[in-house]
Amino acid sequence: MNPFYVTTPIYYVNARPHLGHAYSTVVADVLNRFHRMCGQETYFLTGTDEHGDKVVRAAKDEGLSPLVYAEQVSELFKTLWPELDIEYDYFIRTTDHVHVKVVKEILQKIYDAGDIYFSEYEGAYCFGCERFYTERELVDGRCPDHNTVPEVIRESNYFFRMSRYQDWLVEYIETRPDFIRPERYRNEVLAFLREPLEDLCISRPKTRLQWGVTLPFDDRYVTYVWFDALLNYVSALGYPDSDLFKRFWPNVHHVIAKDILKPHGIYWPIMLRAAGIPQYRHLNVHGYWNVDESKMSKSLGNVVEPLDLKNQYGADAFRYFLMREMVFGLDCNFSEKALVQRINSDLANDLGNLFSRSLTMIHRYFEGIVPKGDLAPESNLDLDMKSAALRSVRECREAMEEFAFNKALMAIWRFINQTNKYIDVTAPWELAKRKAQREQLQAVLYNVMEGLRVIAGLIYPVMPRTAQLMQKHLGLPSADAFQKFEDLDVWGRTIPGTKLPKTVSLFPRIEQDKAQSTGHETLEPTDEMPHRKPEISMEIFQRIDLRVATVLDAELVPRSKKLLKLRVHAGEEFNIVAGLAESHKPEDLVGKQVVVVANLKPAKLMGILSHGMVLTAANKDSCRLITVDGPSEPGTPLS
RNA sequence: GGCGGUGUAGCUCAGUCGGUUAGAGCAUGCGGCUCAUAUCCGCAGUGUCCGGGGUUCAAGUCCCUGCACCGCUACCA
Repeated sequence: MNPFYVTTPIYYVNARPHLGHAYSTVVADVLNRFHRMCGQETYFLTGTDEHGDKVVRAAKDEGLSPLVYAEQVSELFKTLWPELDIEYDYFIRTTDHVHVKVVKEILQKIYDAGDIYFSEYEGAYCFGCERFYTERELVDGRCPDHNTVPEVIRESNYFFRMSRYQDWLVEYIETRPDFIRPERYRNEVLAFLREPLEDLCISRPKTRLQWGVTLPFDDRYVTYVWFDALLNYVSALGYPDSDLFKRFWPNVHHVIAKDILKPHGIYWPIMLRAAGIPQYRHLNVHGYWNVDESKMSKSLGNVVEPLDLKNQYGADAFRYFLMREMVFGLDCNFSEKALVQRINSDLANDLGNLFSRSLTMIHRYFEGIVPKGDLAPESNLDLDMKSAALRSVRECREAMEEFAFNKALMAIWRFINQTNKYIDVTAPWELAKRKAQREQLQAVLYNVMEGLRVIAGLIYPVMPRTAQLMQKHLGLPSADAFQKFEDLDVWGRTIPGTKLPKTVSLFPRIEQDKAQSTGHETLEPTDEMPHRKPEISMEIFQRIDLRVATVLDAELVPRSKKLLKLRVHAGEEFNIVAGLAESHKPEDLVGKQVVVVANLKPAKLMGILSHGMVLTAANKDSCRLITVDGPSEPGTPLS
C-alpha cells in the first residue's frame, strides 16, 4: 500500500562524515520510520560516491589506490549510521558492479536516442592542475595555482544535450508546486533556468582520468561526476526490470542539502526524461548547519564530529536536537550549549521527569500493576486528555508530512506539558490518601499511562531507542504495538493488570558548567566590535606565512578605483595588488615596510596577478598599514 | 559593486490574505505543589517589529530608500 522510497545523497568520499551528512541521513531515517508507522512499505537508500578526480588525489596523498582509499572512507559512513540508529535498507557504492552496469546501460540508451554528442574544443590546460581553465579563471594569462602559462590543447568530449529540455523542465516545475520544496529552492531552480542552459560535458578522456565508469560507446573515455552519481537512485533498486524498482521508484523522495540543488533540480530530471524513466516525486532541500556562528568547514578546524556527539550525549538526544532545532530548508546554528539546553529542558525535565513521576506513582500506589481505566464520570479532565492526545497525533502527522519536523516535535511537547499539568491538577498523591477515591486514582493514572503510550509512539521516528524503552516500561506488548499510527488514534489501548518492570531514568540531566567551561572567558562583543571568529589551532595559524616586506615600487592600476600594484621584497620579490588607492598615494608607499601574507593563493585582479596581501587596519573611515616599529630585514617572519 | 536572502523580547525564532491589545520556547523574577531527575504547575513582565519615507480607514506584513549581517558573484585580497 502506497510504497515510500527515501534517499540521501551518496556522500563523496574525499572527506570524513560531518554534521551535515548526519542531518541528511537522520532526516531520511525519521521519514522512513514515520512512513512505516503509517503502514506504508518503505525503502531507504544511502551510500557513497567514489569516482572522480578528487578521490584520486586524496588517495595519492594517503599513498593508497583509489579503490582502497574509497573503501576506507565508505566504511566510515557505513559504520557511522548504525551508531546513530539509522536503519537503511541498502548502502550503494558507485564502484558496485551492478551500479556501473546500469550507468553504462543508461548512457547507451541516451546516446542511441541522440542526446549525447561528440565535440572537439580547444582550451587552456594546466598540466599541474590536470584541468582546463576558462579565460575568466586565468590570472594574467597564467594558472592561478601554479603561476604557469597553460598550454592550449585540443580535446574531444561527449556532451549531454540538456539545452533541448530546458523549456520542458521549466514547464514541468511550474506546473508542479511541490516537485522541489521548500518553495525557495524551487524558485532558485527556476531562476537558474531563466538563463539559457548549456549542454553538460559528461566525459573525461582516460589520458586525464581513469577512475570512473568507461563510456559504453567509446572506451577511451570515462563518465564524469553527475551522470555516474545521480543514477545511483535507480541502480540501487535494480533498474530497469526488478520488482523493487517498479514498486518504489515512482514514490521516491530525495533528501539533499542546498549545495547540490543544481544537479538534482536540473540535470537529474532531464537525465530521467532523456532516459525515458518516470520523474522522481519530490526533491526535498535542506540548509546548512553553522557551527558556533560560522560555517562549518574543515579548514576552520571546527568540524563537529557526529560520532563524538553521539558518544557524549546519546543517539536519541542528538537526533532530537537535529530535528527540533532546524527548520527544514533553512540554515541553523549548532552549539553544544544549545544541545545541552535542549536535553535538560525538553528531554530531562519535561519528558524524562513526566515518565519518572508517573511510573513512580504506579509502583507506589498499585505495586507496579497497571490500574483499570474506568473513567471517573465526574472528572471532565479525562476527556481533555483524550482530545489533547488525538490532537497531538493529528498535528504531529500533518507536520511530518510537510517536513516540518520541528513543528511535529512542538506538537508532541505541547501534549507532554498538558500531561504534566493533568497530573498537577488531578493531584494523584491527594487521591491516594483517601480510600474512597481509589477509583479516581486508578482512572487518573490510567489516563497518564495512555498519554505516555501516545507520546512514546509519536517520538518513535525521531527517538526510536527512547520510544522502545518507554514502551517496555509501560508494559506494552513489544515491537509493533506503538509503531502504528492507527493505534495512536485510539484511546484506551493500555491493558490493565499488566505488571510493570522497575522504573528507569530516561535522560539524566547534564551539568551545565561541564559543557560550558572551555577554559576561556568570552568577551562581550560591542556594537563597534565584530564578533570573534571561531577558534583555530596553533597549527592552522602557523600555516599563514606572515612576513615583513619592503615596498620597492607602487603604481596605480589603470581604470581601477582603488587598486595599487605593488612590487615588494619579502625575502623574495613578487607583486601584490592591493586596494589602497583611496587611502594611500603610490609615492608614499615606496620604501615603506609593511606586513604581508606571502603564501596566499595568487589571484587575478584587473588582469594582474597578485601573490599576496598587505595587512591593514581598515574600517569604513580609515585604512592604516600594519608596519614594524623599526627597520627589519625584508622577509623576516612574524610569530 | 551586482544579484538573492535575512533583520521581531536578554537568547533562538513563529507571525497566514494588510485587520482587535505583536506571540512561543529558553533564560529572568515571584507564587504554588511535593508524585517526580532541584523536577512540575501558575503568574509576571520587558519590544524603536533595523532606521527613514510612502500607500491605506488600518502596515511587523505592501512600495521606495538607507544601514547591518549571510550566500553567490565581481575590479575585496
